[in-house]
Amino acid sequence: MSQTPSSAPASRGPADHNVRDQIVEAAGEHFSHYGYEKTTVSDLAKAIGFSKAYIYKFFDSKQAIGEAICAKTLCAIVAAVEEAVAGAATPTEKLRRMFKTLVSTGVSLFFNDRKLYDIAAYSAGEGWPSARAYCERIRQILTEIVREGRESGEFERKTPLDETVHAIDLVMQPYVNPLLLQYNLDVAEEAPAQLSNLVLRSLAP
Amino acid sequence: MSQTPSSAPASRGPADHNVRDQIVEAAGEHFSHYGYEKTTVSDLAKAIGFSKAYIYKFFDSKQAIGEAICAKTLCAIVAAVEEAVAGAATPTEKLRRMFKTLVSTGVSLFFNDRKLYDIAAYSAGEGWPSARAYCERIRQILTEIVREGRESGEFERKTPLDETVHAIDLVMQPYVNPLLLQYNLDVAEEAPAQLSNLVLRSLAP
DNA sequence: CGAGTGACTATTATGGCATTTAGTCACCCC
DNA sequence: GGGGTGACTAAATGCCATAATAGTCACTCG
Repeated sequence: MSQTPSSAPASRGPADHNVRDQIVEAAGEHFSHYGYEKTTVSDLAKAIGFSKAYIYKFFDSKQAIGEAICAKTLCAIVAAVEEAVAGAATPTEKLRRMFKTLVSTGVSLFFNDRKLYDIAAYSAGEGWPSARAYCERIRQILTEIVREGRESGEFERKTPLDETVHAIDLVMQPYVNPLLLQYNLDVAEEAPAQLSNLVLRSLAP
Repeated sequence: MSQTPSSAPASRGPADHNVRDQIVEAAGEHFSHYGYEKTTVSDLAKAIGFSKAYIYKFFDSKQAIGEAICAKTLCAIVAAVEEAVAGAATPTEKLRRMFKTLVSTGVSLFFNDRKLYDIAAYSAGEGWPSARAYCERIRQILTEIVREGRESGEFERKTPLDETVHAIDLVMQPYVNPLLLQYNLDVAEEAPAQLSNLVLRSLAP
């Protein structure tokens, strides 16, 4: 609907700087408490004891700050998924845990940190780089699992890898993408198990 | 968000009556041209040459009229699907055509009759009976295909029928439900084929 | 020179008031 | 008596002036 920043990370000044971190921290708290819209850039400035103008030495726009927070939020989901996957023995189990953790973490974010969830959903809707990177990362994890399963002979190898991964990605998308997940909350409890089973059946050698 | 008519069709007076049909016809045209919100009940009354009050002898509310139009729209999709399925020889082919037709009809509605599409999406979001019935019907068609495939030995029979059908239904949902489909337009071209393949692999005996 | 800012503008949100609209009801009249 | 309606109300909606906000820039001061 509005301008789509195709890929620019939209940040300025030194990439690692004390003040930049302060801004991100303050933004994290304010966005989480009051939401993205109700937080003004002046609020953030006041919180860290600088002027609003100084914030713009570090970020291109308010949206850029939003993206930073969004990226942090989505990274937390990825981390949870990675941990769950790492703790599984077989590719089959990895896929199950991946799907389950993805959904439960997302749902939990929805109910426990709704304001941050809304930013993530908005970000997904607008195709912000943070959301794109997240989807891309999920897909990578999925690819790794499928590859491993193929190598160990647990999964079939006839279908081209790309095609397999892409199809599973399409199946997961409604639960990965925060914009879509919120419309699927009513089946979020059962979907991971049901769909994991279906996907695993399709992966049988 | 608002009141959810759990199952009442919300209509009054004689079920088949000339004037009722006139109302539905006028509503179809007006909603399609100007949209649901921009059409007033008085507009419809004027269009058929009666007073607004008389309309309420046939419909409980404006929403009830919306539901009638919505049901008509969704029935057209179902009809297209049924026709496509009927023209296929094998259950495999039926499933492919079902998915493909479902998506292409939905997408076509989105681009060619956006105003009616919006009503359908809203209806799905609010859980109107018309939308529920539509989803239920799609599920029935799917069940029939899977059952037939099992009987002919084309599909596996180990997994409980309900479970199989439910899982496939979950896969299709993002493309069946107008509320969700509009967020998946970017993959609507490829998804039916990719997902049909995945589902069929999962159905292999 | 570079960390930091007040003062400014163009755009966007807000809030309160006038208008519309959904829905009802008593009533008409063929 | 049943097909049909004008007049009415409460709630929703649109509208517009006003206030708030994102973002910039020339500037200061150490």
